[in-house]
Amino acid sequence: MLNQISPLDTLFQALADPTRRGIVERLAQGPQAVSELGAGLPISLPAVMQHLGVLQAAGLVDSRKTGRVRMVWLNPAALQRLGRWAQAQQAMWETRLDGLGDYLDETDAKD
Amino acid sequence: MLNQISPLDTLFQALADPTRRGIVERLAQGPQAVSELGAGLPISLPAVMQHLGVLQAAGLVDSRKTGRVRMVWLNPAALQRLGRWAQAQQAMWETRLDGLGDYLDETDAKD
DNA sequence: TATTTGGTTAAGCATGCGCTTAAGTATTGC
DNA sequence: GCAATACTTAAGCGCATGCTTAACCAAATA
Repeated sequence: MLNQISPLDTLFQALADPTRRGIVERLAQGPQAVSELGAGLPISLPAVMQHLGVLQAAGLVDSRKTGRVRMVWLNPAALQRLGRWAQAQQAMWETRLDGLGDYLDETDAKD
Repeated sequence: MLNQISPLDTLFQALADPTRRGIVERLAQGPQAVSELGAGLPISLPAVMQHLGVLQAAGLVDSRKTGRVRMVWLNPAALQRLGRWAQAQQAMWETRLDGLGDYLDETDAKD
């Protein structure tokens, strides 16, 4: 597949799943226990754990266990990296946009 | 999987693949023809086409065919949506950060 | 008109991923 | 101590995904 893993890679892959994105959105409201998190999802607890593992590997969440309860919370730094990447591509593109306008004017083939 | 497809969903899924992210980064420099794009990648042309299909479905790229050459370019609006989402989660989290500090102080179990 | 070039479609394969159930392991409460 | 609670680990299953090769088609070139 050509899959050399980069930090950004695990990040995007983690957020590609809607369930995991839902967990992130949930955690954006504040820390939650694993079971608390699972109670809001239509999947088994082991599945929740697996998702949390992916999110943690991507640096998107952190957790700490106290007694028998594991608390999970968001790590905003990862989201920042994501935003920065998107913005960088956008910025790069904006500086080249002029050429495209010319190209579009010269042509009219649709597809 | 719980996969109700949302616009954001196809977007993240498209960017989860490093080859596709590479294509996006390439296109951020300016429009390119399909074969031109493919020449820089260690995969077959059909594979490139498939990636472009995913990117287009996600709204990340647009293309137009002129003669027998298809030109492909970036659509920055999709990247903007991505950045906005990341920022929204971040912002939401920042407003709740205080609670976490308290929690961390009260505990010290590591894991 | 014949050939090359640039792209497209189709089929099939191998791997990865998300999910499940079943079976643990620590804490906590009675 | 015994049971309930809150995870955790392990194994396995089915579908999605990225890739390939083998045609095929249409535009440009000789």
